[in-house]
Amino acid sequence: MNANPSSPPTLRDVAEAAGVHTATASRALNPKTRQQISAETARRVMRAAESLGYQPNSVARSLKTSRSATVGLVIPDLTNPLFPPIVRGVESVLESEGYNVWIVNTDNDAERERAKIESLRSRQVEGLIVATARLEHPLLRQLHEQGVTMVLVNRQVEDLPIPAVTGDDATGITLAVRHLAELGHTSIAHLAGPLGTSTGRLRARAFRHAVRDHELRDDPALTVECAYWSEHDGAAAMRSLLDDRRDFTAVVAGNDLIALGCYDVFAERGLSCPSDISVIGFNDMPFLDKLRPPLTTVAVPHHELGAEAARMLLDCIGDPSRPARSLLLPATLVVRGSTAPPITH
Amino acid sequence: MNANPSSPPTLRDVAEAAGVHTATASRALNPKTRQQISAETARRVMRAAESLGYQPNSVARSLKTSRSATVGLVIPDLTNPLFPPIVRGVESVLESEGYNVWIVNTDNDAERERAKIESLRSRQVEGLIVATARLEHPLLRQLHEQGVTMVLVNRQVEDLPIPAVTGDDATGITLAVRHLAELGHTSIAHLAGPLGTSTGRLRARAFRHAVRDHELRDDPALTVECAYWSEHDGAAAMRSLLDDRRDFTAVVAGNDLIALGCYDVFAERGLSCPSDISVIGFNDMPFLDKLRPPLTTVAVPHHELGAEAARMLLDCIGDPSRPARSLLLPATLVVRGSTAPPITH
DNA sequence: TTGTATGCGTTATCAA
DNA sequence: TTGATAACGCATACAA
Repeated sequence: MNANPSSPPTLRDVAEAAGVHTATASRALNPKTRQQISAETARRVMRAAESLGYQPNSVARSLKTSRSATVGLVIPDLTNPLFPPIVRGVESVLESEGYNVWIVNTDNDAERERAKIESLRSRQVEGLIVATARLEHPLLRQLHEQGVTMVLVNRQVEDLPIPAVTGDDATGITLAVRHLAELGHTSIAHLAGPLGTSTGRLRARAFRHAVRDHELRDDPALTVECAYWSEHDGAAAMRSLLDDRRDFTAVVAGNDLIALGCYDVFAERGLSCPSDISVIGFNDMPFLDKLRPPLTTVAVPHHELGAEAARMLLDCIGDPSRPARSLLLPATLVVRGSTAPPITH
Repeated sequence: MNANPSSPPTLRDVAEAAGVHTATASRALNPKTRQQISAETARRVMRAAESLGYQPNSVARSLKTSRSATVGLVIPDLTNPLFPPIVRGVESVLESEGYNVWIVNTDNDAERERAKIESLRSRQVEGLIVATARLEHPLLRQLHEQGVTMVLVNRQVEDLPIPAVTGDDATGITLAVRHLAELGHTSIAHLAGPLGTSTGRLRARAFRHAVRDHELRDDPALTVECAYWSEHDGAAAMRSLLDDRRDFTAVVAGNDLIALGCYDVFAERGLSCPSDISVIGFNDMPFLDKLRPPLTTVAVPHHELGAEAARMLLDCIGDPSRPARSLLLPATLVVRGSTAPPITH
């Protein structure tokens, strides 16, 4: 039956088995063109395909149609617990629309990022969801100018009309500061994420505003920038803050990992949280409720972030001339055990 | 210059710009065939490619060569912290060899898995790394019979000569039980993972052996199976064990998530760990050192697992007739605060 | 060393 | 409704 039983059957094998031309077989197998075919022929072709175990070759199809039913998802590092829920959110929407998702890690390295995106494009991905935006991001500008369909998730860039889906960081930070203020803290530090990222900058700015709104101590030295969003850099920032002998009774960390770095330093120096210092994280990554103490944090709906970014990308693919819109998803404060009123001496 | 400036340049555009035939351009651009070309021509072609910003179309290349420089990575769920390090390990090896990695999540659903793998195969992936093996796994058997190149990671199947890279679970469990025995525990429970998985079965069996080797209480009712490797099912198993009023002073959990489930139940019932009950997890997922109490666990080198699986897959791609070998990577016990001598009444 | 011709598997255009 | 033909972009056997 099959001309070459060792390799998978092609459309041609199906057509031969059904006694029709490949073009007819193609039309019979594609739901969108099946109507052009007599029901009887369609049935015969489908039966033949079935019995041969025919699977369309997506590579050939992509080449012909220059579509791939694939989108690229560009993230810094999958081992950061922030990203897996975003990935699953993206997939949950795209899969139901028949799209596949191709994930690449860039480690926030510009050259790797360029190479990975190039590789995605050479595979004809129909759009990009990007979670790696730095504020200054020439590659994104270039892609945008080339008309690449893309959506940012969890990040924004300035001065570039690219649609973005992010958590409402400003409100999240405001909730955190308000919570501390209500507990009675007046001198609050901020361990900021990298200020070269939209997120780091945004949160730092929101922190500053919130501090002023609540008429708390407004000291620039109480904000320390972390080089990366990591436990290690969070610890380093905390140490420098303590070594500076600035007195403060609470810390708003740029994210949960930075907050975990604070925990490390507390252990090193025999400080107690929350009695000596209160800490608030950001993101509500998994298992924070099981820490010692359980970490108060700002929850961002990451799965939803991914899902909405995917929906937005589908809209853009459907209508490329669609103007860029940004979507802000609400953040909420999750109060746990790492925050308490300050001890008054 | 470019016939159609709105679409990316093709090899043909490069050839025209360099004043050569496409075949020549193809040879000049491919390092493996460049030697057949005069240095001068090669230079001219490469310059033309450069100036046009030419990127080879991988889809066309795949169709022609039926190679894709891509392998598929099949995992249950990226949000399980076990898998991201494996993914990165796989990538670290494959990328340096010029391969790309396609990740798919199956949620351990047989139908999704079938569909995803089908989609990978239709994209001409050159091999599969599979982390989802159940003991009874007809799909794997079928793929194997079809000659699909694949390697299992973190899982094994019985009776099927498929290469596998796994942690040394048996030794890991033995270390855990020995540690508890040395602390003085004589009645130890096991919250097993799903016994339909190779991992769940293997660990449960190793537990049984270790208990006997140390002449501890050997009571089948002290082993409870969890339906999934989850916190939720770990908690359920722990509750049923407590409700049974079996007396035991320590628990070896099938993995860390199951151990976390125990923590939840301890909180519910006012039990204290480790003074009332000691707990050991498995995997050493991130941040366990920050739990209350820090979780004693068995560390498995997940990044290495991924890296070795990738190396093995490359070997298999290079030599398809290569006999299946299995690799066992050493597990180590990480003692933290969740284990202590039993309280004697 | 270079050019010619062909085909990978599919879909789209045109004609019958 | 179906068939013939061409083309997507590239790589390779063969010829020159």
